[in-house]
Amino acid sequence: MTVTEAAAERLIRIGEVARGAGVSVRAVRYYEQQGLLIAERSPSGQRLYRQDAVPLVRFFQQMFAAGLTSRRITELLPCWDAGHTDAEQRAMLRAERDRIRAKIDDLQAALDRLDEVIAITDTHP
Amino acid sequence: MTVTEAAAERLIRIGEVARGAGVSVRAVRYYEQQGLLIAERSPSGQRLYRQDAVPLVRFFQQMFAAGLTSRRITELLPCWDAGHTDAEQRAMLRAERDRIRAKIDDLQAALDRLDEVIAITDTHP
DNA sequence: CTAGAACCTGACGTTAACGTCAGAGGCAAG
DNA sequence: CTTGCCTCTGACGTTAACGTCAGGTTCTAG
Repeated sequence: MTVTEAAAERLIRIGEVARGAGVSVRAVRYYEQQGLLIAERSPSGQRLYRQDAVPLVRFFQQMFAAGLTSRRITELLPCWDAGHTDAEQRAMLRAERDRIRAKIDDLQAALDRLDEVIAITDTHP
Repeated sequence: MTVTEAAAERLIRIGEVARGAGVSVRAVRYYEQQGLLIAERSPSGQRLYRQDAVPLVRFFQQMFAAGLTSRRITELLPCWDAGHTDAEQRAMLRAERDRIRAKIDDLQAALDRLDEVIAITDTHP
């Protein structure tokens, strides 16, 4: 993408970001407050986003669903958009991965117990 | 187990339940407040539990980790200790199972994205 | 020009499973 | 009897990601 094209990129407002990502407008403002998402401002003060803000917000949702806090996501954002990582960030990445793995195992165990009960209650009407 | 043996079962106090299950004393009191765990009382008012309270509390923890609320657990408890279920309870069991499955999928997707980044940052020191 | 949709900045409310503190009793050992 | 640990009730505090409301400005279609 050239500089000319980047300068010509159509900017979108907060409502379009929210609808595109399937979240509330309030949530998008919250992400900015937490330092996750930076927006330009129109002369009248309205937030203006680049179009890649939509998949970015979707990514935030995915990380939230995985149990990462907004603070942790801000600390790990450089790993994505710059590719730059120091030792501390790599350690955090691995820690989060291990935590998610452990949580998957916990959920699987709970799922097995539920399936067990469901099987029993289905055969004993 | 005979009636005589049941009557002779050694009752334990709240601290032993908590230590045995790996939770805080406060948590055990909370479970009683939410109707999850019923305790006898000593003449002086101290809570007395049967020994199977320990695995029961562990079970609560597992369900909490799977995202069930204490309210939902109380609604589903009869499915375990009585084996009795009505249509509503069976529907709730399936709904929880489906929710947990969906969450496992979400976590797995997030895990894949993290592993991807970890692989990249490891090959680009 | 005007109505209505969309946007703005605060700021308080929500939820669940506990943590924590205060003040007061209870229980076994020496 | 007293020391020290355990237990009691009651009540306020915590956390994260928003929801919701108030009161005001801005954009846009007709």
